[in-house]
Amino acid sequence: MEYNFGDIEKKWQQRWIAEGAYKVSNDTSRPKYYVLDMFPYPSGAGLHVGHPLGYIASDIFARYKRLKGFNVLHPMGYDAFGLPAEQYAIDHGIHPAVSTENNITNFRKQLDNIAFSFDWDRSFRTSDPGYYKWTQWIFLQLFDSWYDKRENKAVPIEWLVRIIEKEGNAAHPCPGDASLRFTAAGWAAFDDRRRQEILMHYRLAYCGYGEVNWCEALGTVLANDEVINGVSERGGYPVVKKKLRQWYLRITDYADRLLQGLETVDYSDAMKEMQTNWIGKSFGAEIDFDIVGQPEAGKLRVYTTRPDTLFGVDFMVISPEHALLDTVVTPAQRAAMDDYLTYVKSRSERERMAEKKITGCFTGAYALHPFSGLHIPVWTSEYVLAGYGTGAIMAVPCGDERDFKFARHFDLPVTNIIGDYFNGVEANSTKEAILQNSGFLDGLVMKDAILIAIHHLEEKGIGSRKVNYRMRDAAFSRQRYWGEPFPIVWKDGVASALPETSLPLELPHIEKYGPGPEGEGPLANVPAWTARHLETNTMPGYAGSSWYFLRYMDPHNDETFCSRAASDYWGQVDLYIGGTEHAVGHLLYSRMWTKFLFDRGFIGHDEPYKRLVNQGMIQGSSRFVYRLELRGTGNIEELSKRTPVFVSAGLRGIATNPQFHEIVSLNVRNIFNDNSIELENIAISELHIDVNIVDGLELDLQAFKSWRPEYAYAEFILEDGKYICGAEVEKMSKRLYNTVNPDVLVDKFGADTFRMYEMFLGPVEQSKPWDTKGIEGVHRFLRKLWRLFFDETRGKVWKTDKPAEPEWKIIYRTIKKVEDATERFSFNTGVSALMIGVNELTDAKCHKKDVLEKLVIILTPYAPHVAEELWEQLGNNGSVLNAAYPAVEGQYLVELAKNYPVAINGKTRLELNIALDATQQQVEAIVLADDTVQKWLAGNPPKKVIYVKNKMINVVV
RNA sequence: GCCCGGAUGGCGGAAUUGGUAGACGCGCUUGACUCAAAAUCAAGUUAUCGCAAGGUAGUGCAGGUUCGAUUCCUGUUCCGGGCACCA
Repeated sequence: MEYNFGDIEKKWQQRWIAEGAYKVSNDTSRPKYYVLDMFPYPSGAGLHVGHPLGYIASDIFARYKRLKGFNVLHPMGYDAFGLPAEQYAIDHGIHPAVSTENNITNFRKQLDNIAFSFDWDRSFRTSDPGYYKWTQWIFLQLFDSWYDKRENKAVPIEWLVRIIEKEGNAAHPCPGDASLRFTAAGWAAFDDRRRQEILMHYRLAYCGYGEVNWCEALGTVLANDEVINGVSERGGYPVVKKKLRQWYLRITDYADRLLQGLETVDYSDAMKEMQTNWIGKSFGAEIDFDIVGQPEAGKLRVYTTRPDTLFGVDFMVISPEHALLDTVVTPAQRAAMDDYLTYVKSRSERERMAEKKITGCFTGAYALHPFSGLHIPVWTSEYVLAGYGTGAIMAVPCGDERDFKFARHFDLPVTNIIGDYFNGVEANSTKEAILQNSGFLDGLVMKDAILIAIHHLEEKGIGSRKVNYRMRDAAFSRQRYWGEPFPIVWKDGVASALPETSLPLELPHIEKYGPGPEGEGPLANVPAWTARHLETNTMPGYAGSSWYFLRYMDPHNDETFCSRAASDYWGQVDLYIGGTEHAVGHLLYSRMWTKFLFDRGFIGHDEPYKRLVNQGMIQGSSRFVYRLELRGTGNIEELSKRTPVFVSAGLRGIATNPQFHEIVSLNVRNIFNDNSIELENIAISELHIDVNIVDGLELDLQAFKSWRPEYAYAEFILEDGKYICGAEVEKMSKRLYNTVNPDVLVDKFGADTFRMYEMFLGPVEQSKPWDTKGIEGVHRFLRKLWRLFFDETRGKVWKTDKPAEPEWKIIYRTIKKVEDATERFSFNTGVSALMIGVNELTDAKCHKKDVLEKLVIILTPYAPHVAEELWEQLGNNGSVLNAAYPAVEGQYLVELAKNYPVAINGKTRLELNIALDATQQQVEAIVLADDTVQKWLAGNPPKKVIYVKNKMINVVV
């Protein structure tokens, strides 16, 4: 009886489905465990071997937890809204719903092939109206909420209305417009439209004006990455900045809590670091400067993290978009300024980032230094960003590299306030210098001067302490079709929520995907839509993925997005697995939504993921062939077009190498059967070829000839009778012909082998190139395991005899190692431990049921099919999926003695078997009595004998 | 430029708290079985000197701490990833 993985896997996959083996109930009497994968966007390319890596790891852990007695939630769904499907629709005229459906069917087939323990009854797509009904509902809750900074949580907007009706907004400054101040009487005097406008500035989901890239020729808005050097990527048409109405999420209100929350979760340091950097919290001060001779202009407010450098200010820089710019620019500078602003507008974001030119223009105005009284020139430059801080800075060229370069470029004087720390050729951002030329700060160390400077500013009423964040509010609308419609109606410029009872607001079917007349989304072209004055933007891709982990808990609920009972039971995702590419996008948004839903009392926890594991990327290992570009006598050039000649990697030398020339000439004459051929200038071109027609590095010549018609008559110059390909590690991509389809491997070796091999490749978190070569070793292991139960000639070989002590020892040692490895997420060593166990049982000729049964259970998470089959063959009723993980019986792991490594001066020289309970004296006596030790001592007494129990012995000579 | 990872045989990797470096697997070599091949089994496989016993070197590089360092510290090189005018 052979290990026939094909039949076994088919049989059990069918039976598991028939028996609903992976169905999960909200059985609150059992301890829960929630294992989640980042759900995929169903792209048209299908899965390659890199995709299932994380899924296999999470599946192993989910199955392991199940055997350990947990009620395990391990769901899967699809992040089905998104741009690629719409782009595909524009190019191919296939509706996104149709292509998405096809892609999902394909994904599902590929996933089923690998036999994941997903409960498909809980599955959904973000594009299902039954799902996005609740995405829209949560959006409405965001729209209906504001962030009360005093309570430090989101609360209903009605509460704000009640407060400001009574006391105005003095206690709750407006997050969207800090200058907005009004009393209760003021509020009462506003008309409804003005009130709604003000409330919009408070809402957590709000509508405002933002700049987008508008391409007139294409009649569409473009994303930043679709604009290259100020022109459209497609067609090279000019792109201009245009202000458009956009929806935003006020994620900045959660900035601090998103930072603090990181301390309570188990993410990698790298991940925490990325999120921390993205949030970019910085501490500093805002300082107001008067404009000399222009009291009507008001104050110029700057943000700085270094108020200690206040006396080193040599000029001010405001962003080209700054509101004050137009007011302060002097008539003499007007023309120059207009030219400069035209130039700035012509530069796209991308261009600005790509080439950092030093540009700027003097406004003609001067700011008054509040302490020194000096007049400081006010400039504008694109290096100061409108969106950060106040959009204006005080430039301290001796301490800031950018300011210094700017000063150099425009020949502005540089004041040195840091003495020897400044060398005159580059800025020094030290905080250690003792301040000079700094008025009342003279003699202070800079880092101590920061607080003193702020204190003086506050005393004078011209500045205050200020915390800033790099993170901006998240743009939440897209001028696209394939996304969730906003449940918002516009009337006289006022947005209001659709009633909950009208949800879901379904996406209408359309045939054309072009933008609306004003650059709105395609929905603006649907008369039935615009007649109702519905919002024409749709939500971005991350809307549906910001809360999907909650829906799995209660996927069929029509009354609410997820019942409180379900979310209280399942709680946080215990283990979340996915790639690092979502580090700041999805992860931050879903953390914010969770905190929001917690604030509003819809769920009981405020961090979605307890533990996050990032699987590494599987890189492609590309293969190359080397084609000769033949020139020479006769019509060799023509001949080699029909009959391309390829040279094996080891032979390809520098074309000028005489030996190489000789070998090639010889071969070419042979190939074309013409001894008169003389070659010149042999050039070589390197070509990517399909990795699937290469075995390791050896090219399958027949497969290559039939790969492409133009290679049908290819000829090869071989080394050792083989054609060896070149290899390089690159990104796995269809374009580079280095993708490997899991289906092919599953077909050839079975899903169990494939699962174990992916894990055996190395640590889950680590990126590594794919190499199919070692998969046979894992397959061999499963066959070897099979032979513990069945023999090809004798059939069944397993017996019901009672195992002997050494056999128990092997299995319990194995159980311990596999369990530890699985707990540590070290699946590669888990596979290794299973291999060692099988090797040892084979060597011990152990075929005893009591031992093998335990082996089968611990194998189940890794290779479920073969485990289930053997479980049944051993005569068990019921599925191994529901077996209990065997407990380690400690008495079998206790050893009485150990082979101690004995080192002389730290270098291991011999091994001695010594009882584990030996004392220092006993050990010394045994060690010193040994001949080898005596040899090394050479008659001298040892300086010291170090004895670490159960570890080693070291003799210092 | 800044921040974060990483570097171990021909290859993927192991070594959980400072305690036998190279587990497990691939590949390779030799042998058994076979007409032959595949499969399987057995032995070997860090380098180097040696018939062997055994010696010497060895975890990117240079130092340090320690009885003892892949592991800790300092410096440095290379590779991967993230951020990038954030005042």
